[in-house]
Amino acid sequence: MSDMNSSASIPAQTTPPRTVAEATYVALKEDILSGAVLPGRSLLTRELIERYGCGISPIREALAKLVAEGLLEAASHKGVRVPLPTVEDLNDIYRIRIALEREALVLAMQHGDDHWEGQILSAAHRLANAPLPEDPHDAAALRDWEIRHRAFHNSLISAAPAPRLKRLIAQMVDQTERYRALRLAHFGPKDISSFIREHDLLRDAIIARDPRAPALLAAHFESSRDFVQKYLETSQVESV
Amino acid sequence: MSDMNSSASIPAQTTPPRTVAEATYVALKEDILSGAVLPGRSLLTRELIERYGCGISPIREALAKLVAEGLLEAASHKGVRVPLPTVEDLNDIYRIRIALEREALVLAMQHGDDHWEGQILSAAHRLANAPLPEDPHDAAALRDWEIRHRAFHNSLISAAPAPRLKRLIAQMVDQTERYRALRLAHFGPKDISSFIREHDLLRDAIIARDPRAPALLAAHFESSRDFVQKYLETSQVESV
DNA sequence: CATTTTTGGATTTTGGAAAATAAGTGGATC
DNA sequence: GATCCACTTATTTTCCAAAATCCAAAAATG
Repeated sequence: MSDMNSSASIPAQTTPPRTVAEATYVALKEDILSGAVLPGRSLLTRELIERYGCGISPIREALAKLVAEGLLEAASHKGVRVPLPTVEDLNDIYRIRIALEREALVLAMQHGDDHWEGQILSAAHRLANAPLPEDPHDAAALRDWEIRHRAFHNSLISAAPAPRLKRLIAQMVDQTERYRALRLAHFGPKDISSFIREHDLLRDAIIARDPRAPALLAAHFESSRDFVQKYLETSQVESV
Repeated sequence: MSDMNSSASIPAQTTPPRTVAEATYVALKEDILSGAVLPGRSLLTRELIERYGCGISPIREALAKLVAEGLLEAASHKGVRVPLPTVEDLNDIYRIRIALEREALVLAMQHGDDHWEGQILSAAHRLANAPLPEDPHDAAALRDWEIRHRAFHNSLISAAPAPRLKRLIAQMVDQTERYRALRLAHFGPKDISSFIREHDLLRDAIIARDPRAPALLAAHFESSRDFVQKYLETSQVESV
């Protein structure tokens, strides 16, 4: 009982959790992605029970799922913890994401109809209308932009008839989210305009079925990766 | 207590399970891949407890892990089941596997040293020395060949410094294993010689750092996929 | 003094019983 | 005869306490 939807509620349009384990999974995942639980620190079962107001079983189930997704790492009899962000891990994750999204985009461009094109145009419009604010500390505005950014990228591959591929991509998007704070904190006006230009090119190339679109998408992710990498190398580990 | 290693014990060279949940996970996974638990039929907790001789908690943990990996599908409050094999699913899985393995091979060819090349030559030799027997019903021989085949493909990408990528590939290999029976049952002499030729070409191209090697690997998987697809379309669902 | 063994407490892991949900059954009503 | 509802049964999900395991510090040994 008590507040199940304490910190989550970001996509909000998904189906409501039907079990305590599901609700715990969603809440815990959001806490990991938002940085509420620190990397490196091991999660104590006792504290988790208290924090999410449920018994051991749902906690255990949620943890098992997150470990399988790679958002947590587990050592036998030694609990679980959020993996520390490293340059190697960042590259590993982006490499997977790029390979999969490129594949999905090719598929979507083959199968997408005008309804799909409409979704892309709509998402692109909504993204353009919520530009990143001047103040990089306006958390609410940054969060809103992130949601629209995610919706835009999601629309690009939505027409791909490949449920497993899309599920895997969603997992990789979650993984890159772990570096969200690092990315948003250093966004400057130049980066914004550069991103906007890339998004526009991408949108037009995809709708025109330009065969260079997949390469454009890959380049877009690579520049995003490089941006994070630059600040990850300097700041390095900030917690324990 | 009782027989923990009832049906599993195939790779055998991995670290021994340190908890009951791990052992159950390994055993259940092997039973899924070998077809001992039929697709479409839902797994009853009660039977699982009896079959694997443990309590509810380890069973639940193993199931959660397998669901997250995509080897089982779950509906809330309605149990879990092995997904039915379909052409769409086969294509979805192979598409992912091809994209990821190609990426891994590129990496391995960049980073691999002569030790890596030695591993490939060794695995290729062991594969060539265990040709598929004439009799397609010799289960032991087929199984042995499968293990060596898997070891060969594993050696190709072993030099890639990308743990997450390799873990994901391992998952996709498991997924394709679900169609193992279908594949092995229809192997004929022509298919064998064709496969041997492809393996040889692949081995040589990779060690020579031929930039066409990744495309060769992709083509190899595509022909493997097409082979399974041909018989999947005709036989369709064999169980319930 | 360095090294190993023991011990105590903290934590994870496990089994079983209770609660919650879904599915099935039979009978009454229209 | 078909439809709906209360009731029973089957199954999943959850809580909780006992067992197994790990870690670190104290004690013992060489």
